Amino acid sequence: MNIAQQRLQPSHIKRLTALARLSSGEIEALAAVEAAAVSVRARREIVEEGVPARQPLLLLSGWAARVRHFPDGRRQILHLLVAGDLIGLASHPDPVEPTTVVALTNVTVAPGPRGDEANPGLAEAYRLSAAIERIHLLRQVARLGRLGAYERLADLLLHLRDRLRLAGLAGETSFPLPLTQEVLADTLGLTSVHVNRTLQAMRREGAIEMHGSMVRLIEADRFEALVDYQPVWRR
Amino acid sequence: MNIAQQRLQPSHIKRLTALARLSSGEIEALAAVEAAAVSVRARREIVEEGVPARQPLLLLSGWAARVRHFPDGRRQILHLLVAGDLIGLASHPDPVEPTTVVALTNVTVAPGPRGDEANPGLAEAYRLSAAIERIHLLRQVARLGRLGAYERLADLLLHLRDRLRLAGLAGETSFPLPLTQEVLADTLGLTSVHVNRTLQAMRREGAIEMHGSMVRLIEADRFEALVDYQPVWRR
DNA sequence: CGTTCCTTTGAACATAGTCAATAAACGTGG
DNA sequence: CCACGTTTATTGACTATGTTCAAAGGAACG
Repeated sequence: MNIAQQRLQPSHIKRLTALARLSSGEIEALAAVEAAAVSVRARREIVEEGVPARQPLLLLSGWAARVRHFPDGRRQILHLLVAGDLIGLASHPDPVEPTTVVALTNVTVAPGPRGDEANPGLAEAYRLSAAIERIHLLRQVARLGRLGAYERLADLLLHLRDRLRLAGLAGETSFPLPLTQEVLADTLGLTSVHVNRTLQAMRREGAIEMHGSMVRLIEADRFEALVDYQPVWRR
Repeated sequence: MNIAQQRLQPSHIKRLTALARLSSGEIEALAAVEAAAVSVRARREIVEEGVPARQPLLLLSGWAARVRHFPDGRRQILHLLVAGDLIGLASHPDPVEPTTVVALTNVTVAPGPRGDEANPGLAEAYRLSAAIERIHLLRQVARLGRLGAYERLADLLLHLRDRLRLAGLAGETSFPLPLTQEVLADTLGLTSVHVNRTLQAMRREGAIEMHGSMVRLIEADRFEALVDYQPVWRR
């Protein structure tokens, strides 16, 4: 497979094949999923509280977030979801899932093929995907609990770079970040005003560049040292 | 079974039988586990980074925590573990688990019986336990991201009350909390000084009482309203 | 082209952190 | 069971990081 084909490969296939060895049948099944793709507009809910969801849902394109709303209007983004990610792994026997998932940009989703005995590779990829999401949650806790604003942003950018890379969506140093500063703020437990100022500081120092919705991580190494960054997914 | 027996039932049996219907064989297997119990002293590590752990590990007594250390000495407690909890569910096919678990008090642990085809009830209980832990992580993210110090403490106390109750370790309004203020601080993303002042405020208002390592949640209802509390486990 | 959403800016404010010192509680060995 | 050494809790003064409120530009979009 040449580079052009690699680039054209859908994010979810790229990501799941990176997680586990899939049979050609399984890859075909993943490709076929796009026929059942559904579009969701930005700000609309993709999954609400009590949906048992027997099959995993694949985020084919766009950005989404698992969200918690407080009665007084405060909002916390619990977990960001990027193209290729699984939404709600249906590994729970009971619908014990009280969080909604909202589209942050326009999005396409589709039910994923079952990961059963017939698709052992997919089952493995789903398990790994769930394990990785758990690690991302743990990282998010450490980020919110013990990092300052600048560090939180740096750490988040590093993680997003690697996650997008896994789905074939990030270049060497640049990647798309079509999120408003308010979304970043709700993810990082900050206000949008403070996110704005922190981003400005990073740009002023030449640590990052932003053009449109693309970010360029210029001083990634410094960021990694700053937050003691350790990649979540290896090989 | 009378009340006295219920009280004497080990925490892990109490908790797992509350999560799923277990056969008498499965309950016996859980009881037999104590023969293989291992003690770990406070501050010692129970699980380190790369342990594949093929069997689930049961926390039989005491308190533990999943922890992240930063190079400069900062520490974040990612998740508190109480008696009856499972440590590291081994549902991950690959040892993708870069966090250590440390004993906060003296602790006893034991490998749990496998949850395979022979023990479907246990398998179910383990799955539910993992799902519940995931929800606790999500709650922890919201807590750290969007609640103030007073709210964080209130929310944590409510959650601990319910978790201990599930393991048969909490009374109507009181429960043991053998944690130092520094541990609470590392859990809540605060300093121990600030935790101290916040606890004092709660006591001054008559919202809580503390005697030794017991806490009495007097104004639980107010706390629940304050943080929009929603129980994790129902029925 | 007007409307809406998003970013940017400034000034005043609030919450939580830091540093340091003292008191109280706890665990341990004798 | 008691004395001692070590944690842990408490307090005060000062600082810092991040928030609030408000307003003005810009950019995106129908």
